[in-house]
Amino acid sequence: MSLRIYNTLTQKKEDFRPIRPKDVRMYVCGVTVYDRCHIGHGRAAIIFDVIYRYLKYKGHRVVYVRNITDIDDKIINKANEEKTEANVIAERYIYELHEDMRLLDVLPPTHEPRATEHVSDIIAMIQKLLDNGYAYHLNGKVFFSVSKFKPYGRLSHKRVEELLAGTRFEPDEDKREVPDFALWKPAKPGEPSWPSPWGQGRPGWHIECSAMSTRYLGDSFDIHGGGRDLVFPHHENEIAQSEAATGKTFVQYFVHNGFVTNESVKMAKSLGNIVTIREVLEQTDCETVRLLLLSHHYRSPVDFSHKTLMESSENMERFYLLLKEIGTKLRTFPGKLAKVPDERLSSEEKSSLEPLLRFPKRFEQAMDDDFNTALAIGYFYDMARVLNRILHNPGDDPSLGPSLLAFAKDCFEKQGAVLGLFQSDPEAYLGQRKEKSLEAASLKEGEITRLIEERDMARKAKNWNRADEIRDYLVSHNIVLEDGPEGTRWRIKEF
RNA sequence: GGCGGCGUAGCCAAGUGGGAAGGCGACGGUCUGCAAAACCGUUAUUCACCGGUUCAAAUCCGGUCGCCGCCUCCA
Repeated sequence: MSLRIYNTLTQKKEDFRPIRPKDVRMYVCGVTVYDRCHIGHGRAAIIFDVIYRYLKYKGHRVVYVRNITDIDDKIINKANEEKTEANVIAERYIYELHEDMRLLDVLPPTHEPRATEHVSDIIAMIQKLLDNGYAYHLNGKVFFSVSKFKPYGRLSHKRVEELLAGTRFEPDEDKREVPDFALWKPAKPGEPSWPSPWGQGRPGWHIECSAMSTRYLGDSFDIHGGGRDLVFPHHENEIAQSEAATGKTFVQYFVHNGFVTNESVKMAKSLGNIVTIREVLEQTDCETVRLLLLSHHYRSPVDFSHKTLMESSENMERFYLLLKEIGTKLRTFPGKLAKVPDERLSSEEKSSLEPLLRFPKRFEQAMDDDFNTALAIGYFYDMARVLNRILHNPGDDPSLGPSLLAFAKDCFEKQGAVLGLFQSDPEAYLGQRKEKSLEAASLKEGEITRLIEERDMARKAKNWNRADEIRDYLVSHNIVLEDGPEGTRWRIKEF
């Protein structure tokens, strides 16, 4: 079974064939560190994190590079505003970025290069482009000459003639043609700068990714990713720079993720409609965020709202209530659990257990089809329903139930790990939720347990009026009671 | 204006040639003192609209309408 990936270059799903069959090399454009990351950045990070995890799950060795842009106009502007140095701003937000990634359980990439650490690579590549005749130098500036690179527009499917006629490009009297873009720009006084054959200056935005991807992954590699908004001009320009410098095919597969929207409008700092990762994680937990984002196909937009977040949150809680119950059940079976006895199952049992027994296969089929995490998550729900049925209807064969539960637990652990879901200890997860929501609740835990005890007394005395009065009072404080065989449990309805 | 995407139930959402996944909600049932949770069942004769290709279309082609993105920094 082979993986298929939608390739922006061809606008089709293609079989994935890495250049070196077992090794996959992937480069993803990270963030410019001038402010806190918002949930849109989080989505991109999570999607490529899942792609990284799945490629490893499939048995590939993966070298994953995600860069940090730590020198840029926006960083310099912010430094000027705060009357400090650009590197102070960059360091601060690199720290925040790492904190965000850790909180979202995004694995660290193999390499996380920074533009400022690769200025010599950048200068070498610019020199090569000048030598090859694809770039020109004027007044301390170096530009890439778009019309020299014939395949320009291959990724974004734009025509160079139309771009030449366009007006929406950064104006610069030293450019020969409007779509030409800066490889090197001279520094203004007081700005961070590096010496170069063209004077003191700093790199243009696009060249850092060409230089760093080549440095870590070679002239040609397999996957290049980023948000849709990077298709043009950023990735188009990277192709031009890299291929003009090396003469080789730059990248096999370009993968682009869709946006997070707010009221159906792209979330962007310039539009002032962002929600930061940190703000979201104050309200909810990492796995809820991952569940919400991964319940949509990575190329489609996701509307981020309180409602969708709460829905995911409740689903996450239900999954963990199930996992907790599975854990409890399995602890009462201390012996070694046999494998699921396939041959002992009737065809009727097989078909009703199919969502469980065939889960790993289904999961892989979904993920192989262009990382269809939404479908894969649907299969988790199907499996959960079967498990709840087993737990509440043990059936005749006493050894069958536990071996099925053990099998399911493995699935939640192993396939869940690909999505970064179901990785917490159920008791700890549910406990944390309770703690978090208690902070927002208007009652203290002691008060709640005291009321539950009082209600129990009332129930034993068959004083249903008093019992219901207490329950209604708790519901009005967002606390739901569940009377079970082991007594009364409580949980927070919504937070 | 150019390029690209989307329009599937009350809401969210997967599905790109031959059975309309899944979640939320709603309704009925089992369980319960009553609930909650869980389970069972019902909830799209039809996929924005119109036309075409095909034995067969949500899916392919053409057109119309609506929404969004990129074309300037952007995940």
